[in-house]
Amino acid sequence: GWAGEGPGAGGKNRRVCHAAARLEMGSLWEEFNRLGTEMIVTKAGRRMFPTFQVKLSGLDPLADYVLLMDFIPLDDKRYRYAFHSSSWLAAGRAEPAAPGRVHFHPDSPAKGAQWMRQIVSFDKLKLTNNLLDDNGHVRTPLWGDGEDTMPEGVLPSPLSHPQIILNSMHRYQPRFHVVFVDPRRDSERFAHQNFKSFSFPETQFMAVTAYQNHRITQLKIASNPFAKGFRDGDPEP
Amino acid sequence: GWAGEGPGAGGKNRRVCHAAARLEMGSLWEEFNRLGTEMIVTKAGRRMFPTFQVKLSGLDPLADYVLLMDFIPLDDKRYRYAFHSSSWLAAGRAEPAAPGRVHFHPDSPAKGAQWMRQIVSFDKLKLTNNLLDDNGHVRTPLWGDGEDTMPEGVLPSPLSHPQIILNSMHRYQPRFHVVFVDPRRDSERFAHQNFKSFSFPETQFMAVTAYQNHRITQLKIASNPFAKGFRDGDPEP
DNA sequence: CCCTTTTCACCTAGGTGGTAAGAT
DNA sequence: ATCTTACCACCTAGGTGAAAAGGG
Repeated sequence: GWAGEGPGAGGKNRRVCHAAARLEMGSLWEEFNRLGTEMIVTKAGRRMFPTFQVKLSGLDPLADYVLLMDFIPLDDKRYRYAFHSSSWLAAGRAEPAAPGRVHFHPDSPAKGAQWMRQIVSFDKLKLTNNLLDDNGHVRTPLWGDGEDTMPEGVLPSPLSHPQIILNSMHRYQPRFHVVFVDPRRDSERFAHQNFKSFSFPETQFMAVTAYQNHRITQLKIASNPFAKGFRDGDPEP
Repeated sequence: GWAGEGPGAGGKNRRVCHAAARLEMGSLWEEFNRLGTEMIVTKAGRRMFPTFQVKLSGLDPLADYVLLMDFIPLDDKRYRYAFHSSSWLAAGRAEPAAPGRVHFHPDSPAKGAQWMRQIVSFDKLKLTNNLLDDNGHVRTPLWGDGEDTMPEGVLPSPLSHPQIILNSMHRYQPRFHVVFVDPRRDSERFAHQNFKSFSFPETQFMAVTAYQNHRITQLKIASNPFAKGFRDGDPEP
């Protein structure tokens, strides 16, 4: 699918206002989404599968950009899985939100030309339920959802890539952000104009510590190469 | 050992003039150097062992730096190994030098604080004797199982961190360079002031396609974890 | 003869879900 | 009951030198 873009482009810097992002592996994401995607969270951190990957266009080839992701609660509910009906049921209000974090793409910062040359893959991003994470922590400011503020410390590019902390049995929407690295001295004052955000609804998921829906398990085994050991026959190579 | 510094520091930018680099694993390097270090070069590219690693100090924590390496012929000779005397003999003049290349550290550019925080390791650097370094045919990574190919260009551009081309049976001196990323518009005109170079004599080596000195082979097997399969007993951990 | 290339068994390193035990 | 953790076999991915084969 094509970019579900963030808040209105009004007043955006020209270096980001034409930026576009196409989600890769869209048909796989949709196959999972139809069943209700689940993502494992562990203490040590677990990769997402499918991996969040985008193809970028509309960047200034010569300008510097930082790419990052964060994860937004889709509602304030806690869920449980009803095995008898094979469906998710709301089960009370959400637990206190985990400390918001962002994950910078490890290649950040880089030129627009470099980002657009190839598919950008967030395959090193890991999800955890461990609140005590010694990695550098960068607070997620609630920019984008109505608010037009930039996270502090984005421009200095902390170059830390902490794990993302989520609550199990809660639903999340991954978000992807393109941030123009403004060389102006006073760039903080233009920060709200220098980024553009993308949300792909087909990438939303339920965080779990163990898979609940057996059809999700089977689709993971069938499509994730690292789970090949659990495949039975081979219907199609 | 401490930094063998490059040409005189006269006229260097203050962002690099105090930079210092300490070679890590110095005793291992010296142990190899006493025997006459050999490094394998292959068509596909081979890592160095020991890995070139340095601890940096004296950088401006808030300034941006690029770190890179290159390899300088130590003389204009070609060598051959005399097994009867277990020694290297000069055997004519050097072959035409391979196209000079540099290897940028993959984390470049980054702040001085980031570089100084931990040991900088060039463990992704690879040596090759292949003049047609078409690193372009990149194997598909995950979910490239069988025919299910990933769109090309998912991996980092091979052009940004090319393999180092060397002539087998020739001697080389690795060099390490710290380059201050000058934000000034006219920065090209100050380029000669904005870097500082380091050469550690104990890291010089002979490029080979197969080990010649059997004691070098044994020391590689004893000290490189990836060669553990060739170890016999275990005298000392 | 000297050197290079290819293939291979054997490693390191780390990503999977299954399973059983543990926690609440 | 429901959810979490620890450990495991089984994978992917790729870094070793040995040995045999190839090339001048």
